Amino acid sequence: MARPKDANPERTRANILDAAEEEFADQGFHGTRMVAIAKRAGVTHGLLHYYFDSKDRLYEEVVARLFGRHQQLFERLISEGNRLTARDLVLESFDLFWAHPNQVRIMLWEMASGDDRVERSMKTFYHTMSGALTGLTADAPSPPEQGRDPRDVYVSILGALVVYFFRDPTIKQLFGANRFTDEDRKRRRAHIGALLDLLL
Amino acid sequence: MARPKDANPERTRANILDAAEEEFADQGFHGTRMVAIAKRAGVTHGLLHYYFDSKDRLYEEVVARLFGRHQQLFERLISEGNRLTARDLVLESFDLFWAHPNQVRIMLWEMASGDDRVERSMKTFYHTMSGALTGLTADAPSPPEQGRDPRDVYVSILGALVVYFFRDPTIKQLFGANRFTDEDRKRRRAHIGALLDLLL
DNA sequence: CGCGTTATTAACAGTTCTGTTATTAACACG
DNA sequence: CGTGTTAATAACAGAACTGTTAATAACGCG
Repeated sequence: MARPKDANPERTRANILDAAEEEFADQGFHGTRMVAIAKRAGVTHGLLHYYFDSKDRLYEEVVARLFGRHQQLFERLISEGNRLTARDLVLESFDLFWAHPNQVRIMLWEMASGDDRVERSMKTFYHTMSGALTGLTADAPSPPEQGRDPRDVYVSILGALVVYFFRDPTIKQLFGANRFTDEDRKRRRAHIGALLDLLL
Repeated sequence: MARPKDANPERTRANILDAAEEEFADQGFHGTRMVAIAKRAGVTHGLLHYYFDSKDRLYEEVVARLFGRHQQLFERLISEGNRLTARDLVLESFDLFWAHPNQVRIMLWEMASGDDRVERSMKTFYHTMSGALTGLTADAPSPPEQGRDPRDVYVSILGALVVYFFRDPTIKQLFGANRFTDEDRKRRRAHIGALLDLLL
């Protein structure tokens, strides 16, 4: 077998990216094996190097695709004219995370490691996030009351946003087999909304 | 060089465990190299296999030591007679995390991966956590108001507990170079306390 | 139709890691 | 003193993983 009849490079490329995204989200950068990606994409691992040079570059492209989506969202929200509130930013980000949980899961790996392998790809994302952060800070009363430092508020909200996507045994146990139904989405979203009411 | 004059196996063993803990917390299981641990501990990597059989077993011992501390804390809290409230559990856990941030960081890697490499070691920990969880659930009003499902409350509090230890660029940026001074501890602890007041 | 190009494979090369073994210096104890 | 044990090293063996290359089947096009 060499070039098959129904060759479709666009499709193959996308298949590889999808497979890679899944594996990286599951196992982290060092935990994923190129052959595992190839197997999942239904190709041999040589092809991964044909399309994407190295493991590092493949990872970068996966991350760029995920964070690109997030950046587009931010741009859309801003271009809609009305001032971007911290509340909008948080809830819209939640929706995007829900639609693309692999992004959160890859973020979790990055946050655990703290190295800047992908800081370039994430830079724009972090930039927007920080921008909105300023808004968040501005919304808070000053001087901060006991236990209401806006930076702490930010950290806790970030936690509320991402921890639900953790693969944690206690969380699994609490919510049962599948915690990603549409009903779950509504409930969790409402909870984050309530938390924002309490904290902002 | 072979056996040095001041040979002290207990000490060497502890040094290796310390070095391993640090490396695993930093790089995750797949990211750490045995030679890196050896170098940090000031020995050759052959010795790691002399004391601990394999990388997996070394990891297990690191995890066991960390979670053993947490279990001891829980036992102490329970044996003190008074009913273990969710509030105590959370704040005491926070103090322990602060004292041993590597535990949180290793937990973060495990939560990201979701595989059960160490589920055995963590089982007792998770068991106690779930026990207290019941208490937390009992404290909540029923039927739950909008956005106050006790399971969601648990997830958000877990987030507030652990996310501060993330190596996240936005968090770094907010708090500056070192966010682990004693003053920081007090402030963050007060914030978590305030959050508990709001949510429980 | 012939020829260059593209998508793909299979096999291989090189590197990097884990784990093993032979060797050795100090110690313990008869 | 001498012999067995222990703590440590250095060098090596083997496995696992990434990346490369030669071959090749289909396609596009003059």
